[in-house]
Amino acid sequence: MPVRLKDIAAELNLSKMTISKVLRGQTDVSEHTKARVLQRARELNYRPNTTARSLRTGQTFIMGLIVPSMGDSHFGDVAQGVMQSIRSAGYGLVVCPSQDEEELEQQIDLLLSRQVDALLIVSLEESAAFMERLSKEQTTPLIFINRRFAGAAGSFVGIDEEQVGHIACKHLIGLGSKRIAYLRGPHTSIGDLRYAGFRAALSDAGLAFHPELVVDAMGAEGSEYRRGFDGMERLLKGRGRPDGVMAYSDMIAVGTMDASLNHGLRIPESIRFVGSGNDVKVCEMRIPLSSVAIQGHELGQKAGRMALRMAGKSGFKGTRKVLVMPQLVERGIRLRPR
Amino acid sequence: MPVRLKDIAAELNLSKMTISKVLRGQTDVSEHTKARVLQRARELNYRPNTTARSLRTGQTFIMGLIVPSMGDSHFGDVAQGVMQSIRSAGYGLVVCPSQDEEELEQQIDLLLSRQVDALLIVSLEESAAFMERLSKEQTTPLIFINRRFAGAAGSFVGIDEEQVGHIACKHLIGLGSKRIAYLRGPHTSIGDLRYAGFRAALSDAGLAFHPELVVDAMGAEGSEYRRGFDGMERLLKGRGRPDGVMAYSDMIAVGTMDASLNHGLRIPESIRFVGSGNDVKVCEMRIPLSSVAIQGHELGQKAGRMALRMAGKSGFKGTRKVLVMPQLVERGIRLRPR
DNA sequence: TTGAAAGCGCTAACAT
DNA sequence: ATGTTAGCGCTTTCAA
Repeated sequence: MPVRLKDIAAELNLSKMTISKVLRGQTDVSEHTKARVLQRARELNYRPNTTARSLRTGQTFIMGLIVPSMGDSHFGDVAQGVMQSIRSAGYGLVVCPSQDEEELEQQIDLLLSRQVDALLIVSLEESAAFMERLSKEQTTPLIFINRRFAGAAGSFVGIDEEQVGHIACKHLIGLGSKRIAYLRGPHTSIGDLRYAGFRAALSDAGLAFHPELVVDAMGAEGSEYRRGFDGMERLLKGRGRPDGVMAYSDMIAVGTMDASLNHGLRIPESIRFVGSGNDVKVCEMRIPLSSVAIQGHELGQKAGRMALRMAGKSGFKGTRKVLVMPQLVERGIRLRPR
Repeated sequence: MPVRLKDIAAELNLSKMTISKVLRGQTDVSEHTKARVLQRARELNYRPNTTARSLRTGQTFIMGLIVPSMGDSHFGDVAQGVMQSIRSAGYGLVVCPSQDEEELEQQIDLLLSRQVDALLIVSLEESAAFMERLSKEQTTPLIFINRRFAGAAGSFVGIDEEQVGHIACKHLIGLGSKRIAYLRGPHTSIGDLRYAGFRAALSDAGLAFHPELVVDAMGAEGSEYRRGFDGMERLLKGRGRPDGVMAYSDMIAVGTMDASLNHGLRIPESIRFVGSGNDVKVCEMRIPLSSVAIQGHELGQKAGRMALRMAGKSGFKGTRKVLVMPQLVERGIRLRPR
């Protein structure tokens, strides 16, 4: 049986009220009893029953975070970031996977049932009628990460995806590339935004856009590496080969680099590469790969801070939108590992 | 304000008891009222206050899982596995990162405070006085994953780490390798166990052990790839080069393969490789890499089932130890991607 | 400085 | 088939 306030009270011949006060740091208790209580509580290894406390106070000091899947390192970064910004305020975090959105509604119900003080949702898909209804009827603060739901009220923290494409492209242009290929991602809104950024960077620099240098690399078949490799081979067989390549993921970029080496190209003399995601393990393989970092950690931190503000009793009721800027991570380029 | 039992009761002129019964599926209610209640509850979007329910029943239907870090895909797999096995029993899962054990105690306190019905702990380090104390005083079922704590009572689910080394080595032997190198991992108990398995497999097959073919590859400096690459170069410069290489991680193995190709060796004709971890993205790069899979998902499932048994009211009070067998994933070997 | 009473929302165990 | 009473462990409020 866990130790309760009542138990400590009985042992020390005090009322449980006094114990409660001491343990929460109220000041209207004599130093003497305070010391006694603290010591006994420690000895007995008292842990307050948070369930009971929450029922009484209406605050659980738990925030809920729903991610599409566990074990994706990007979502892990987000979770870490959220934790980091809320823990010092005494909040805990419950992380639930939505199985790529399939179980999103159930998880939301679960977390709301558990009375979380704020709900953070990392979503891939756009809109959902469910969300709209939810955000109308619900008093629990809602924070959307990554994608906003059309028509849903709630705050939003996201990556400026267009910048991801823009920065990558600008980097290559800065290195002197003129014919830039894009191994582009899926036709989701994220994929499209990055693509738009790529196009914008080209036109900002007054460079021509070459449709034949855009390759889809997110089909379901084959590994990412292979899709990069195959896509690059196709590009190299065509006329007018690229002198710069950007890819939707780092592993795709590695594939394209290998294909280029296979064709006898020299990196970086005749062709340059940039990935996205900044997956360090992958970027630090045989040829160091520069990459545009999607800062999951910062995303999480910002979202966490927003959740705090909304959950606090400060009466802050508004919602806000914040975009996090992606960051280029440059890596030295050497021909072969030494 | 969220809807409460009392609200529905007032609206329908019933007692909250009746509402409670209907919503929990008790049978001693007339079909008529049952229908009325169900409908109104749905309309109002009633969500039971789990906090209150838990306080009353003493069960939270939440399990806690502590992992060293979020975003490591292995731990993600474990979490998925746990979820999968407990969700159908109505349990939810709270996942907390321990920042590589640094905040282990605080997270444990937090979760116990939250009255989780069972606590699963993925740990890297051995022993800890804290654990021993905990397991003695605590009534909450404890399940350790990966590493057991010396002297701690609680169930244990782990990988048979010795088999990881054994299987990898046996695989190479089966392919005809006689001089097998090991790019070994850190000098933790896991690293040592795998190493022991490697040695055992050699001696089972009557092959000589060559100490000069064992290389440390888990130092802190340089990427895993680089450590594999450099380690392999050293081996190839030495006399009596290996004809089979096993590595503590897949990325290390890729590094060793590259170094070998650089030296003009042919894979698999003159040398064969096997990794561990079965990181699919990495294994399916230019040269498909066979790897010993550490089945995080199965680990999680087993741990989840054990947690269910221990948390259930079945009165099961014992503890058990289970070892999960690692599994070799063979991949076809081609010289270069086509 | 200490404590008694009341109640958060729910349900187990009993009436009716 | 429906409702009453009591209480889970805690904290808010107010009194001693």
